[in-house]
Amino acid sequence: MKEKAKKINEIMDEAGICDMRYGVKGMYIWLPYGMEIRNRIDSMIRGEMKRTNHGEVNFPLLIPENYFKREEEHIKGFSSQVYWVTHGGDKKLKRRLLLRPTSETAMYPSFALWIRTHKDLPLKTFQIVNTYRYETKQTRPLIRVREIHFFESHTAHDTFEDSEAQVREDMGIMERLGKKLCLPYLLNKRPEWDKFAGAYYSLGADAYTPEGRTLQIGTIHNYRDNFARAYNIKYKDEEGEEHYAHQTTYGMSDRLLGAVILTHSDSTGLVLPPEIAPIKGVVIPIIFKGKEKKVMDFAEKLHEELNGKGFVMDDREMTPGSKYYEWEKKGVPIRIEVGPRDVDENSVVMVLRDTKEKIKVKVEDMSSRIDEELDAMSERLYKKAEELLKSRIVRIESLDKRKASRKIVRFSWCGSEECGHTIEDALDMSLLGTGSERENGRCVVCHKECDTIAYGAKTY
RNA sequence: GGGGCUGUGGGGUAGCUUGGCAUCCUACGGGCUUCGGGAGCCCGAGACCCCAGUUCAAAUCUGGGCAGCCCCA
Repeated sequence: MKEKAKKINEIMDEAGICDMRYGVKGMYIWLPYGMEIRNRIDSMIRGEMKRTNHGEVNFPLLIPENYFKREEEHIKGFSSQVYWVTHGGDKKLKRRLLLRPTSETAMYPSFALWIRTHKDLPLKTFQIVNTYRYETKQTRPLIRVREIHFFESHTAHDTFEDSEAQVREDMGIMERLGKKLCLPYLLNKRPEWDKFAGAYYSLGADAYTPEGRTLQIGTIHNYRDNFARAYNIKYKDEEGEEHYAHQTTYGMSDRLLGAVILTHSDSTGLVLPPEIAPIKGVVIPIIFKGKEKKVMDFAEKLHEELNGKGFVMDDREMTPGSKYYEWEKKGVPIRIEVGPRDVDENSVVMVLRDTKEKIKVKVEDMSSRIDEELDAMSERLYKKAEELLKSRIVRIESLDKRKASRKIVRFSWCGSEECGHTIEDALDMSLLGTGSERENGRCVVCHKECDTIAYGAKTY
């Protein structure tokens, strides 16, 4: 019988990522190991932001009601999930404050002050902060939470063209991050009814998890001048004429890690892409009575050599086997075993987390071999996930629910909202949106000729 | 929005119908023997979500609160 797949909660618990026992729905405690992983992901993102000339900012958590209520669509989309601060001590506040569900409405009044002329553009900012949404649906750690560890970049541009260039840059960043996290995804233009509240259009990056659902791991929005009009963000061009700015945003959250866990974990537990593994490897001495010193000295020497590579030594008094399980649950990519036999042969046994392959390596080759194997593992994880994703995409010509089960369906769609909802209802799925490719065909519902390809799947 | 279920050592559970010393596994502390895939033996510590009610007696019954889970729209 196949080993039962572990639930994400169990994996996170055993790996030491989060403690789920905090008494508020949708809010979780981050433990040291989990924080290290999260910080690594944040650093990767910061690196990308720096590379692309975004400036890091930090806006207050509280937003006054009047800031929030300026863009009509945006309010409609978010007001039902806003946490309100209504009191200061015992006193009721004259002006209510809300916890940011996202930061457009906190930031854009300032954008209006900062942006005066075309020379102030493009303005490229980002922040990594916690945001709050009163989620009424079922919450799950990392996937659907009420306290969201959120990356959001906000940019402003002089022309729509330039904002489109920004969207392309964001797409490039998403791609690089996907590679490092070993997460392939589909990029879909969300249907009208599912775009971000206030956006002109929204792109969603959807990863696919082995359970047969997609998980949105990133969103890129072009707002055109929708928010600029509401927040009066204007600049003077070279002729001294005033125009509204064009804006974009790009958002990601701990769902990145959620997708990593769902995608790569196995029956033993977590498997971390080397890039975000806080510990790249562990040295485990295998002690036999009478040979303790011999093995320990050898192991110490190896550890010294590997310390700079992010390796730790586990010299606790436990049997080797139980150590193996423990580190495997934490997703550590490489294990180096050293026993008396290895000492005699001046070699080590290297074990890879994802394949569990055991490789005998001469000590002098160890260091370079580790670098190679970490790279190879990263590539393997990505490939494996990519193959799974591709294998689950099925082209459908009719609304056959059986064919769609646990799959990502691909089909021609005329783009009408009516046909879209018909598809969603018939297949019991969400329409993820339309891909960038063009293909002649007929809408699966109304059979009108069209060249747009849409994707649908069950989502988290 | 509507309906249902559950709260027992750190984690997972038995017990609840029919009220009477709270079960087992795991993790934890100490000791000895061990160590190439979850070691063994001995000793030890640790729990009935909260508040009220019924009762000689409440994990068990009743009411309320808090928290968590599931299903449907």
